[in-house]
Amino acid sequence: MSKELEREAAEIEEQVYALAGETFNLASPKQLGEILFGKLALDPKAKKTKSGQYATGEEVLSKLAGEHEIVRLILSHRQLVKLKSTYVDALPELIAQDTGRIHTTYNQFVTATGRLSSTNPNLQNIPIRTERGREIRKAFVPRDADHVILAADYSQIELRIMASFAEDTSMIEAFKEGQDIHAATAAKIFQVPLEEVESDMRRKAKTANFGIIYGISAFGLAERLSIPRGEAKAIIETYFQQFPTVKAYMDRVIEEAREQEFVSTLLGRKRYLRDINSRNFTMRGFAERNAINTPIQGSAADMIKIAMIKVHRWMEAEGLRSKMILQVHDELVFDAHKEEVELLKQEIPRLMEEAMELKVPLVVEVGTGENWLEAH
DNA sequence: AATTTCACG
DNA sequence: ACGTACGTGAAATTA
Repeated sequence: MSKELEREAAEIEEQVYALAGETFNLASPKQLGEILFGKLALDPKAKKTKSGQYATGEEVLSKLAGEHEIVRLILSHRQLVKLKSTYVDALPELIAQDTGRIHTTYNQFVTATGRLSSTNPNLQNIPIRTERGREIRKAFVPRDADHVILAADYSQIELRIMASFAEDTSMIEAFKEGQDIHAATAAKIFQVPLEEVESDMRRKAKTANFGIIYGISAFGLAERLSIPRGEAKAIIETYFQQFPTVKAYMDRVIEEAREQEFVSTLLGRKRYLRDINSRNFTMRGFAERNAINTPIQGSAADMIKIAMIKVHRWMEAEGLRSKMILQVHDELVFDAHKEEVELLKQEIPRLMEEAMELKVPLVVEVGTGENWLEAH
């Protein structure tokens, strides 16, 4: 794959230089910015970063993709180089001599919310979103032919936690009925029957749901959806009108944070928010979004940790040969002995679903395969 | 060492 | 008018 990516990247690089009319270091955002916004003048209103050079990140380039062929080429070059340098070339170097396997280190004391983080290598950001990326994920395979990869992941865990915290009856009802939560949200905010929800409405509702968890702003939603700010504002207003207890919950969390200068997760982890009463709008806004997001993200982290302990204790008690090998925030991955697969597929979802009791049902999806990609 | 970009949930 | 979605880590360039 390294050779293949190298060759493709080099080909694209040549095309970029031809279109630019000169060679430069394509890996240098600074030089690239000068070409795109200086020489080619692709955007008279090009934004600069805080260090004064032109911003050339993915969001900037995607908006320009229609303007000039060179932009599309740069984006695909970036993708290939990223996959090659961060994964394809780096991971084989990290195979331990004694085990012949890659071993990550999980950090328990890094994140502000209580999640784990993973380093050297980071195995919590293995590609999956693009076709080229998925090829990399296929390289993660079981120890031998007697094993398979088993992956179990919580479905919509953060939205369920929010619905439970907010005690929102209609959202809880949607989860109880096993509905497609983004479609159900779309029906509410666009005020149409569930059967009449179109894909574009669902897409907008999905983005709105994520936005809610992150502490939404009309500006942010408008950016993500490429719609006018007024339309985004209307979506948010209708959202809170349709889910009034969600709005009340958000207000309550921020109010509590102001009084205590911290927020807490379900199991009592605290995050101090010293800027929550700041007179500086930007700093206070940041703290308010943290106040909304941290209890949700952090409680999901609490939950999967409980699940990991329960699953590990159960596996130990049963004397199983299978091993829990990875945690990726809402997912557990196992190197599963084929003779134990049926038992694991029954018990792991149950143990994960019973890690905590919320006001919504918890759902865990489980799959197996010859590699990590197939197990999803 | 800081900055920029981009991979994931 | 401001300045804007949450949490991470790694690689390459720049200072």
